[in-house]
Amino acid sequence: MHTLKRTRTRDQVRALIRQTIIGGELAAGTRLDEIGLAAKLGSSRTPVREALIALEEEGLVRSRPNHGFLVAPLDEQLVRELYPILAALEAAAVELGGEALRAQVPTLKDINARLASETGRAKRYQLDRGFHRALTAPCANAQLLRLLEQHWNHARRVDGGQARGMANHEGSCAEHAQIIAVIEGGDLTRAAELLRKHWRDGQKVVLRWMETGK
Amino acid sequence: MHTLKRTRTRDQVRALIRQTIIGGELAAGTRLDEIGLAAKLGSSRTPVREALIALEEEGLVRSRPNHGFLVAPLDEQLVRELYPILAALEAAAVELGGEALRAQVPTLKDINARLASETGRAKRYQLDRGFHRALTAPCANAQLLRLLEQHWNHARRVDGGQARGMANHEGSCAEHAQIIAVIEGGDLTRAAELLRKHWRDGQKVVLRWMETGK
DNA sequence: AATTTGCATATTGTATACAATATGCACACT
DNA sequence: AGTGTGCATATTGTATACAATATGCAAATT
Repeated sequence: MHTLKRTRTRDQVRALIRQTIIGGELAAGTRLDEIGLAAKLGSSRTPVREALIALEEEGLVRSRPNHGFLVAPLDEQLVRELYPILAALEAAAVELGGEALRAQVPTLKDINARLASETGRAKRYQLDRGFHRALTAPCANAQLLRLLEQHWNHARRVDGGQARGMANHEGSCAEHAQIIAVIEGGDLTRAAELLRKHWRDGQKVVLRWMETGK
Repeated sequence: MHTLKRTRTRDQVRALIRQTIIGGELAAGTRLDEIGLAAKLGSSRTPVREALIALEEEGLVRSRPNHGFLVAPLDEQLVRELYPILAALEAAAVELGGEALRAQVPTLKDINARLASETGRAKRYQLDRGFHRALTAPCANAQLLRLLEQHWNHARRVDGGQARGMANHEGSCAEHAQIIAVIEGGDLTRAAELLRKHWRDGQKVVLRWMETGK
């Protein structure tokens, strides 16, 4: 019996490119040259191409026939479309959380406390994502959680760890605290409502930042 | 200037396999042999393989390293996970529809009337899908609509045009009518709520059908 | 000078070749 | 007979080859 699962280079390449795009090292619109990537990664074109096809479905990459791949653009339309989706999915996850979500309250409080006192950009982002993971994990809907991870990635690209984490830090933490309190009280419907508002606020911050630069 | 966009065989292969799976011609769990498919479709393995990779992201196909692809299984867990996602996404689309959704009321009434008097299985399915398309199109969120199309496809696989279309036809149409009335009245929040219930009911019908066979 | 045309180059799309792994059956063994 | 082993075959994973298309620059034309 082999518990050691073999790993496809296509999957490794995919994870690598994904992280590079999400991390912002590859700017939106950058051309993704198969030959160049293959050379840089020490593989042939095939796994690179396959990874790019998967990443396109994930929304991080786009392609035009005979023109190849490029990093998916980040424009206002994406922001307008993305946040309502996140709001809907995460609100649903919270409502499905049930009693298991109430059990998360201590964890949520802990994460939010650390987030409130954190000043580093990257750390804040990690804690914020941890908060939302803790909020949604109890729903036990693997498909939903997968969609959420994907869309959190898009959100991360959009605000680059800047807007939500820095521009409205206290406000965001306050909203988190409010959500926690409502969950503790057992009103998941209300918690979902507040969460939708949380994402609407996040969208506002990002849009303002995109338009005015601050 | 060329308005004629070239078509990749990978995209054609993908669309073909997708339809075959959704239509139920390829049963869940069926092995998808690259060489066999390529031969049947008159291409080489490469476009087939690329199509399968994309379809895996779409959720219609699964793969295990060194074991190849198979049609994604249909089990109770999928049903339990899928319907809440559909409910959340579609409810969000309705709430985002705004005034444009009210303008759809005549169309919705027309579709629902035809659906109510239709007896054919396939026709019913098409009309039902048209109803939900008309309900969500006004939201003008391309990403959201894309997700909805994908998940409607999964739902189609799950009930095979059987459960929702046949087992609870009058009930379903009545719920549609109720939703239309509430939209006409302008209360989109309530409409979204009813729609979530509509999908919960749909889930119940499918689960009962899966367990008891009727 | 600006624009267009044509060619050389580069890149994508598909097919095939090769390597690594899995599958299945025949045979040996208990 | 049942179980396990080993080899032949088949299939996946990756690399490369070839064909079709796009790109970019230089020269010619207005």
